[in-house]
Amino acid sequence: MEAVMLAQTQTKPVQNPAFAQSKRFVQVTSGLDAPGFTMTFSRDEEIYGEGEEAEFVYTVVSGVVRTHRVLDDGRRQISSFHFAGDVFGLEMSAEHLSSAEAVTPCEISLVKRTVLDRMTQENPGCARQLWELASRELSHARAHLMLLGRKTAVERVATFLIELGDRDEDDEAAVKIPMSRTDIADYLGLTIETVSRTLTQLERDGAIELPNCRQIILRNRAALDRLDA
Amino acid sequence: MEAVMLAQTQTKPVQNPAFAQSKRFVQVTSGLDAPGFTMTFSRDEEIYGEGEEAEFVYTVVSGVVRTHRVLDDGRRQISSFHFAGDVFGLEMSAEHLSSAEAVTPCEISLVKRTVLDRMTQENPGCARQLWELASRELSHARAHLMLLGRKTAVERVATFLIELGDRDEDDEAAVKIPMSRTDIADYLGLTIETVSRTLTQLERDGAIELPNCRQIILRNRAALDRLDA
DNA sequence: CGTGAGTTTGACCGAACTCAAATCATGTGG
DNA sequence: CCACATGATTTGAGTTCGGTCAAACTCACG
Repeated sequence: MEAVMLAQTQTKPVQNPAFAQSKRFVQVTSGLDAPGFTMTFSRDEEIYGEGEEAEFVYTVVSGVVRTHRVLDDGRRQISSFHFAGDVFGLEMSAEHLSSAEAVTPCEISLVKRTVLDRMTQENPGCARQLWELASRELSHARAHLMLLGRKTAVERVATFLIELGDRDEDDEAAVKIPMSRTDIADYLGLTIETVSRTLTQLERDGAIELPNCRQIILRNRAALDRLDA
Repeated sequence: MEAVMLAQTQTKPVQNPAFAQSKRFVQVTSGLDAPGFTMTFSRDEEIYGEGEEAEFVYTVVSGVVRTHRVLDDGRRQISSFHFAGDVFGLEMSAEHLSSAEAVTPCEISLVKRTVLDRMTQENPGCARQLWELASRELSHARAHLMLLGRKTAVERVATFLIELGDRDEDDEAAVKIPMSRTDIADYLGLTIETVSRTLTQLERDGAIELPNCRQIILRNRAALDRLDA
């Protein structure tokens, strides 16, 4: 779905001859429409670390990825979760400014930054697309700032559930929760206990239902929207 | 200082003939090296509002600007302060996703987005520069996420003071605080009372000195760095 | 001077955190 | 297929940091 959006915003299908030529040699084409290859990562495996050289740009083919930063004493803040089609790890700086790990087993497509750099020089639309990606992330980060700085625990959890629900492609009654309570807590700037308590509170209030801890039914979407503020 | 960095990252001084020609007609050239004009804003005046059409891109010539979002009930989160040389209001979307206001009286340079769009098509380096700007903002937002999600009040205030100190060009002993306590609070996700109390606590601890509320002397920079985590 | 906005300080409160125990889930070997 | 072990989640009890409400203070400006 994100991949579709990217394709739409792409000015033209990239007529770099080197690209067309290499197409048959690469294992896969990423959401970036650039030659690359794929890798698989198992649960909790590191994809790249903060401070490492930003050699590649990544696209989620399947699975879920988290990007985060940690303080010396272990406090962790997850800045975002990335789902199928999402691009991540795209940095302007030479080094990655956050770490990325697999939340679930996942398949990731990698594109060399040098390849991307060359493409941007030849195709102005490509540079624009990169700008668009950075922009989208910035927009998400801004929304997240409001959540972390000003929202209460219930509001944070409600916002999170709506966000997840919107991304869940197969819109069954139940939203699948791919990440642990710890991940949710570190994303929302709360503790696992508060996340858990808030979820059961929302269940008592009839807003959601918790068949098991990895599946949530949004029973009263309006109530959640009200909390989303 | 930010303007200098922009100039450095610029591939070439833009040889768009329309630009060279129009140069003498415009009142000023912004940090974006594009034809534009300047406007002045008085204290607390709105520069643009959330949801308004993003017709211009802005550069601070002098003064300080804040960008923020508000919830229906008035809770406000300031995402960043912009100082001389900083570009702001650069959106990918058709509308601004936050509001911008003058913290102090300021002089702002405006460039039409359509002009910028044309330039990016003709000059790949320009698109890259825009990407770089978005990237820089993203990087700041990420750091701010960690602050809002995981840091204590003292840590937030210490981080803020260091940030301000680093930006204050004339490095006198005293850091000038251009914004009100309310602005600081809404930037750090705290209340004005907590900001105030934390500052006096830091003073008692000998880390800083408060000659008056708009001027702070960093007496023990190491202690602040330790808190910056 | 007097006024009023902005800031500081104080007393109290409460939402979220901490520590700890109970419960649930998941995978493993018998 | 079940019993157990291990980790994840939930629940409980008590604490704390930062918020709220209110009063005092500062200072710039008329």
